[in-house]
Amino acid sequence: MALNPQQLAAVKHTDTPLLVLAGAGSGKTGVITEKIAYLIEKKQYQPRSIVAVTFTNKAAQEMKSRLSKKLGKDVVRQLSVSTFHRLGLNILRESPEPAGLRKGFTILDQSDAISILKELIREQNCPLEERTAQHMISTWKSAFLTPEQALAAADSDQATSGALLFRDYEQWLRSCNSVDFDDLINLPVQILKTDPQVREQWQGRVRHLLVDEYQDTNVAQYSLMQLLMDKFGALTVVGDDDQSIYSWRGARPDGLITLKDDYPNLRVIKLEQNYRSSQRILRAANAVISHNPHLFEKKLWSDLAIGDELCISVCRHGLDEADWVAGQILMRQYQKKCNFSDFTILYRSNFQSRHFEKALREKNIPYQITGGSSFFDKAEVKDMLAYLKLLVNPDDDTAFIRVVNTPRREIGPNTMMKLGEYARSRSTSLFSASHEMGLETVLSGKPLARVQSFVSWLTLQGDNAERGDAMAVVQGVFDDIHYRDWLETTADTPKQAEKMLASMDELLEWIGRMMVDEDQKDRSLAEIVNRLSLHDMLSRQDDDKPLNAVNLLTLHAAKGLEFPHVYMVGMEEEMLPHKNSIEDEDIEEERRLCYVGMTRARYSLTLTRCRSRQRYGESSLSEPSRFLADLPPEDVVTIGDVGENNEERDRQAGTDALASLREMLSRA
DNA sequence: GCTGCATGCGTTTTT
DNA sequence: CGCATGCAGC
Repeated sequence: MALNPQQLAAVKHTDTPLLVLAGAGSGKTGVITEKIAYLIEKKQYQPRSIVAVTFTNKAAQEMKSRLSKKLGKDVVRQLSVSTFHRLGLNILRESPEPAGLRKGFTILDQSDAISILKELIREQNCPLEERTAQHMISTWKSAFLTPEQALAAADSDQATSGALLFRDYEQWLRSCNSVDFDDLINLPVQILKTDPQVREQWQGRVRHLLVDEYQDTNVAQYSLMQLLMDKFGALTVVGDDDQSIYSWRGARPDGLITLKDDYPNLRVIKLEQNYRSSQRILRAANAVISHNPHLFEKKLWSDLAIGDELCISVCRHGLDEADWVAGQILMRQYQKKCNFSDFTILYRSNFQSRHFEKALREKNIPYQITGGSSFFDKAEVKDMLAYLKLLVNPDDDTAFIRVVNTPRREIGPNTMMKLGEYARSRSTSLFSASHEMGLETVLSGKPLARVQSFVSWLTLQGDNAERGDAMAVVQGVFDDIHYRDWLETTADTPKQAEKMLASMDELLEWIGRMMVDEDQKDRSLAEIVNRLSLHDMLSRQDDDKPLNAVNLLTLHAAKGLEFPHVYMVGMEEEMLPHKNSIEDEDIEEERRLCYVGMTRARYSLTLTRCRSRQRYGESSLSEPSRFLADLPPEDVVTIGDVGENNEERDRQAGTDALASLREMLSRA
């Protein structure tokens, strides 16, 4: 890759802290990649002494894939390129004891945390909503507050209730040998602060730390970063305040400024040349973001071609929008003889993908959805994951409760209540409580026998899992409980049964693929369960042979990526900007989100909006997004905006699609 | 203890 | 509209 002077300076600045203020499309990922290569090849750094951190799995994968091309897979394997959470997990996994954890600890995802809170809220008769409580607790944890401190600082009834929940929640986690996502950052920070041995070990190892999308760092992640590079480490952080879109997760765009206070010798390099987007796209994006205040003055420019006008398509309703976009993609794919993977549909919220999936399926267009955890939300997937978690960590009460009676083992709420109370009185997990002789004081007869039979089965399977051939154990477990039969009987239509079985097979397939790691060695079941918990899977297909499919993803997930042709859909008030942001009068972040979306596009950018939209089944009118009004009129063509009908637009699209169809048939 | 139906509820974004 | 939870009936 040819580097411009600023990029080159950023690559060669290796010994002291460096902040790269990198505008969208200014080649920042390239700089990180080149810099890692430079450190290894020119500066003789050991690959394992370089740690690169990203915020999403997708970004980490992307970076690894680019490094592989540059340095080869053997080198990349030794590098540490991961999300902050994965890095924290690695620290915890090497030294769980100082954090009060044991080997095989469980990672709870958000929905696990919610169900624990739901249970605690019921127990405590607490007036809070689970989601509110979770957000409170997460905020406290990210600020390193203990439940006691939170309670002491509580200045309202709500905060007091929350702090009491927090106390029990933490107790629950510890007694289940479990951590939540916040703990994956917080506990490593605590360990590094308090355990000299672990600190020495990590600080001795890290010689250069690179943080991508630095503007998304929160206080806890920043602490982790500081601790890791405290001794010998040099630091490269790359960020853009205009692309800060995670403030809801505690990210502080002003972290770009406070960095100067913590590192007085910080060098700042700006990257202002955009190598990605056409002039028009860049101009339009700049026009949108110019309404925001800026921390740093920077003017992004490009010497690429002027490019086509941006297209705004006005549709009647959601189905029409999806249909039109799918039709356009089909048409343009044939006209331009390009790949389906050159097209990307971006939206604010995951649920918006539905209509587009349907429209693409109907037209037989291959597509690929990134993120949108719907797969992991499915009951059958959660159940299976709970079984696997239990094999690795039988003290995981959340998983225990989930599957103890799935499939039916005739262990009902009554039995579980008694078992739960007993376990709590002995401050132990449900699993180990089931082994205690004293349990016979609260349970007897058939209920007792059923519980004991379940835990001894679990013990047996867990022992098998530890001994190896994890795949055989996984298969064995689901065969043993006749999980396929259970899914079939529990589904209310044959069609649904089919879907559930398909999910089951998909998960098994994933697990099979994850069984073997990059070194062709067997991964432990624990490692696989961790990865599944972090939704960190290997990419479905080889890097060498990318899937030729239209990309569907949220604006958040698109950050850091680029695509030839982009469709930003649902450009309406209450969608983008989102309803809640309008209510909270916090539009700036939504504007940045819009900016991020627009700057993903290389050659063409199409924005769509609907006149009306089905919300909760009701149809209601939609207003155009305020961001559309900021686009320079000379760079935009609007279609379908004539009165109440789109006949002209559809006629045009229809004839074009027909021409494409003819061509397709003539080739066949 | 389980199944079926009705009602009521809700949708940001990610690890 | 689609899902989850809750209640009534078996």
